[in-house]
Amino acid sequence: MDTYAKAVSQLKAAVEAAIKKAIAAGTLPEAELPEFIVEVPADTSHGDFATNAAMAGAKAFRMPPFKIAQAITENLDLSGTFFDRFETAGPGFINFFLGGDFYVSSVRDVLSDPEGYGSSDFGRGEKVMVEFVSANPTGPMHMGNARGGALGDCLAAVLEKAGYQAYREFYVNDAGNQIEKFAASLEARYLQIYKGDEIVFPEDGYQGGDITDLANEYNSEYGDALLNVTSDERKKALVDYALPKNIKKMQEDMAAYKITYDKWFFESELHKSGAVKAVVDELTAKGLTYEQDGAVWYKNKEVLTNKLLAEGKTQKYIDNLELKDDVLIRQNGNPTYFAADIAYHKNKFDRGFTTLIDVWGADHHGHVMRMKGAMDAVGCDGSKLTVVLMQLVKLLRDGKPAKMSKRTGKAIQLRDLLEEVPVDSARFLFNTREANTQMDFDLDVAVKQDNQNPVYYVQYAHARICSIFKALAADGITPRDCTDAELALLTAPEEKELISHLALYGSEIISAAKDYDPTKITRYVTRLATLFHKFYNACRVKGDDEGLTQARLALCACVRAVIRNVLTMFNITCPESM
RNA sequence: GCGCCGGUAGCUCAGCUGGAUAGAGUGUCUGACUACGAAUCAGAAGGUCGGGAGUUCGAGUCUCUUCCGGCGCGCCA
Repeated sequence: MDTYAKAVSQLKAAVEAAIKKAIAAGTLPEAELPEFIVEVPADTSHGDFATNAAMAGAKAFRMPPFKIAQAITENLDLSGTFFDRFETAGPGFINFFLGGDFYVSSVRDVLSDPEGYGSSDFGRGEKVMVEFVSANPTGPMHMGNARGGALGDCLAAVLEKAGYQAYREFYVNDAGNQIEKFAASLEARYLQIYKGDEIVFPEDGYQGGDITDLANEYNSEYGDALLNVTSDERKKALVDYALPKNIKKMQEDMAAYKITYDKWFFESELHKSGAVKAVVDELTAKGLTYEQDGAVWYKNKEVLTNKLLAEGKTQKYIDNLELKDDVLIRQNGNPTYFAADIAYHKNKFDRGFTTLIDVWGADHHGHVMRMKGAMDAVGCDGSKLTVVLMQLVKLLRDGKPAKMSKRTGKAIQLRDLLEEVPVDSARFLFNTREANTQMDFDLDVAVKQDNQNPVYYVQYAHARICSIFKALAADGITPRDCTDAELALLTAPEEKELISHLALYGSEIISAAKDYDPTKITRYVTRLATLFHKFYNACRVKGDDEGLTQARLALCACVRAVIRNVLTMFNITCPESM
């Protein structure tokens, strides 16, 4: 347990003990102990920590909050805690003020294990699968994939730090309908080389120029070899040629984006192994399918209605959803994406993952509920599947929406982004906005190497600290271990605020892991950089008091360690000079 | 039509299970380097938290209603 967590539990225990004493003494009536929180107040002039216990107990004790606060504080004993003072304020808050030990102890937390700092066993080693990007291999990756990549990769990193065993996976849709469309599109482009407009491009085909490029590449390598074979042979040859190329490109792009997957999982494996057929059979055996118009349907409406009724939803609410059943096996005998996806998610559970996280574009949100229902239907626990939905990214250039790449004149792809914007910048900036909000991504800011770009602001703080160590070393001042008495000299407001924020790191990681929200951590580290810069301007490290100088060097070392800790976790470089 | 997400300072966004005088960055204006990196800091200005009603000691946060923006309701994925 780190110092911050200790402080919180000390206060909880002290307040609970005080309430019990007050009840025993008769100043509070017999009642259940209220649920209350201990937190760092938004405005720290109110105290370093605060509790709402008195207000939270107002109903249970049937007394005005300030009277309860009085009864609590009369019985409050802070001996043996980090706190040396309290006061009641406002409608009934009890505010607590820290003694110096908290700060010394917090600094020691960081110094004793700089790389492990912030890690916890909150997740108890649970196996969590984070599936993200999973772009279709039929074409290049887009901006949504860029955001999903940064969010998913950093989410997995946060989960690891919080004590989960996180596993990163990319699901490659190398089978099914979209591959058929891919094949038909390639075939048309190939034949057009020889027959021109005589060949009609399929209406639902992929229009992108990359398809034409692939057909041309095949042609320049193999010429007219596919001109006089059956359509099936031609399509197969073209897909066998083009698909691996596209997948390789995706893998290169992800590598350039500094994302390393534990596994690239191929949908085709699920078809080959019979897993897709198996889940359809399982659902059929459970009476959850029927045949109609030559297709096999899944009783989504029935499954979800029962599920929602069990959750206490009203029939009217359910009727309004206009739930529909879904096709699993098409009339033509091919399974749908949905059928394969059920098999895929069941496969994840079968591999021992107890929590599944999918990062999806918000346009797939309609798929979430039925997927969870289907998991329940095949004997898995749908509530263990969480889908993180992310809204669209709007690219801005010169303050105006940018749709086209300057270089290619076509829609901006992930590859274009990475050519234009440093990877550090992209990874950081995509993690500054919560997944579930529409996001403006300003290309001008992302390229800027100045204070407008938050990643440089944070990196600068790190470089500045490195520079301090170099400058002082040149003057013969080298860091050494500090005594507690020396660390206790860090009492300036800027120093205390900085240390308090360092102390929050572990709880921030846990909070980010709980919410599946890595963007909390970029905000945390940006704030840390701000507090460091404030400290830097207010307190000179090098001074006449050797002990204080050493204590401040120790504090600098802590800040440097935590910045490094975060940036390393997020795979962002951490330069010593810029 | 129904559903999901959002609407907070000129702009981009925080605001944790309801809590104290609604915050930060950026932009604008004014200041601070003969001292560890001015890629920094200090200060000022900037708000009917989209509108309305309700729940209670207390609402940006919960409920209802309404307006605006994004998305979804396929034998697409």
